[in-house]
Amino acid sequence: MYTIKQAAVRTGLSVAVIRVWERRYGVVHPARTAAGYRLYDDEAIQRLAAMQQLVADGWAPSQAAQRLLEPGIDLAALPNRQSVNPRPMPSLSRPTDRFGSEPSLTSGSGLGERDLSLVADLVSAARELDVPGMERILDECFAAQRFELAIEGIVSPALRAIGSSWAEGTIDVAAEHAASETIRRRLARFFDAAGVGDRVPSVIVGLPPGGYHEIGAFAFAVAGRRAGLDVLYLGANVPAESWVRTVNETRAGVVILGVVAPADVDSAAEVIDALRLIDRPPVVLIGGPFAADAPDAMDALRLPAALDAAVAVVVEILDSTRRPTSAA
Amino acid sequence: MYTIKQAAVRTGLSVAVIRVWERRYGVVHPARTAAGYRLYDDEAIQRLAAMQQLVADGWAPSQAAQRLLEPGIDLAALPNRQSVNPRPMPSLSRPTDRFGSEPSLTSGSGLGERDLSLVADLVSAARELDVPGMERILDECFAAQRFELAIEGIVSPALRAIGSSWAEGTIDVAAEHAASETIRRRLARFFDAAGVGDRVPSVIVGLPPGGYHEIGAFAFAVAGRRAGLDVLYLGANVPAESWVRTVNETRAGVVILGVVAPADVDSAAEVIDALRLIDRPPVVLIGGPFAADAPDAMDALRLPAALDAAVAVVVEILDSTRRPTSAA
DNA sequence: CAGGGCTTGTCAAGGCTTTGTTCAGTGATA
DNA sequence: TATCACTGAACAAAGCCTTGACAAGCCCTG
Repeated sequence: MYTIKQAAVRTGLSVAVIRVWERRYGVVHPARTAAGYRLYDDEAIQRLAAMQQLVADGWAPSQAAQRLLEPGIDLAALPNRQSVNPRPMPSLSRPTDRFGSEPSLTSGSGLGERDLSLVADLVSAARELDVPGMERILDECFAAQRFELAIEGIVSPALRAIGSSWAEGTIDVAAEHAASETIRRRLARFFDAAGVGDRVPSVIVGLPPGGYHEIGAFAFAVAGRRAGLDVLYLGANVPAESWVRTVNETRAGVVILGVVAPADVDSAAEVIDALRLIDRPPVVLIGGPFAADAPDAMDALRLPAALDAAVAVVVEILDSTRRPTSAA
Repeated sequence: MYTIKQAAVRTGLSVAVIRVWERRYGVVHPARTAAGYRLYDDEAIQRLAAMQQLVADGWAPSQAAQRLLEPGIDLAALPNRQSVNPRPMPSLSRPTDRFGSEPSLTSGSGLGERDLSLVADLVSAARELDVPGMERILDECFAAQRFELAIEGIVSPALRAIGSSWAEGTIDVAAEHAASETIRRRLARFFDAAGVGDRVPSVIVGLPPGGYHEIGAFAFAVAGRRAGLDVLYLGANVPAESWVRTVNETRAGVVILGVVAPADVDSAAEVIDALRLIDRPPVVLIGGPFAADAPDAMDALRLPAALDAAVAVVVEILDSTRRPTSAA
């Protein structure tokens, strides 16, 4: 049994609102202690959350309450709104040209001497669990060149080298983890530094259900932000329904799925199918090492492997959908 | 059998609170010496810890006590289960209710209005996928107080509330992910800012094999660093052999395992067993919501729930092992 | 387009309750 | 002797309760 304050925290409502909803609409009838304190059970919390959801969906509170008070209402069915307000929008003209489908995040060719030695340094620092050393090397990488180039030229190759060493058993899992963590932290720094304003996200980046290796997707999210895009980063393993709900709520125009493992191809397809059914479907792009494995039939564009190019593609798509003049 | 002082040290409660909880709620009935001194057994300590956990989770003390006094309560099963643990379960869109269900705030001793409203704000920003909003709230949190306090007072309760909202289906997985990501990024910032020198790590923090929810462990790593410890953070899902290898290579004196889900208890045990066989075995500590579930036989100390206290314990252990006067 | 009425979130006043802490005085322990 | 414990009482701060009022927003009507 929760006190009213806990109920407030859990629902995000204010204490006053909870009380007034009870007083005016009787949406909940919390038990009382001997001293008269309200005590909410789980069902009460759920009712409040449902009411809140209805109100957020545009129902007048009185109406929402009336709906909730109908007998035999299925509480569990309510709070998850699927499609929200069907706001009419300019037709989405989808660019049809295919972008080159490169193998992977990074080319892997044309690295300079210096870059190569930095990659090697990074790998050996990782192998020795030398996090401060890695930090120093990363400092050097990012000091010498733009984020995007450092990622493609050094960090990403190093990660790949570490990954395959791990597969061969020549590097320990712990070292691989520590390296990923360190790099992830560095990316987070850039993500924060690139902070854009308060606008509603127009691009959503994440991995399909079951997808777990998110560093590439995160790097892309950072690059997008740096280019001024309003990126919402969801991270690993996002179920299809969540993609749908998120797109519906944010009305984002572009969705980017990381396809980082063989299994991600199918789960990405599942997400794409689900997203196609939305009334205003977003443009879906896939990127990552296994994006090339996606069947051509799949209704998604493939991102170029190079970060800069990939970001450019997204920018262009957003531009063209924003002014619905003519695309492609 | 412990005196009240020892019980206080063990639980992190104050002596006065232990007495008053006994008097007012009857949560424990310690045996007495002939002279009337209280003597607590392990079960009593566990009850106190459970009560403390419930209160930290936001239950009003009276409610927490009532739960503890229900007949047939399983002590070991209690203090956990707020499960920030979104085990995706992709097909079932959402477990209907009938889940335990925990509240969320950390009252401890007097969470201000302000903190509580920040928790609520954080939760509702998360619910609305409003990452910039979350960032703003986090700014406020960390501006107003020390990192450790902000984590315990606001961030951690908010995460817990979001986790259980997820379990109830009143918040979307995507929102939960976006929130975790945002908080994780924030922690990374502090991790970087606390950068210690180049010394070899003396403390290794990570999750046992199969363990996935790392935010708590990461927060501890940050706190440790801030306290000047040389922490190596390994992250989630580290196999036992890797733990062994890492300890052997770094000769770290302390290993900290996050026990964040029921399954982590067993896998932590596995790691501990493996570490015991090293020629110079480290001190192993376990922390996290399910650490209390670990059998007493387990060869590991339990960290106090409070960040500051936990760090203090580690510092003390390092001090005492560095000058090998006497070991516990 | 103005004005009246209704809806709805917020706030304040005044008064209990809950809860962690403190104090005084006394006895036990090492 | 200094520290630790015990009891009971007393507090202060924070929670919570109810009632009533109010301002902003919305809708309808004239």
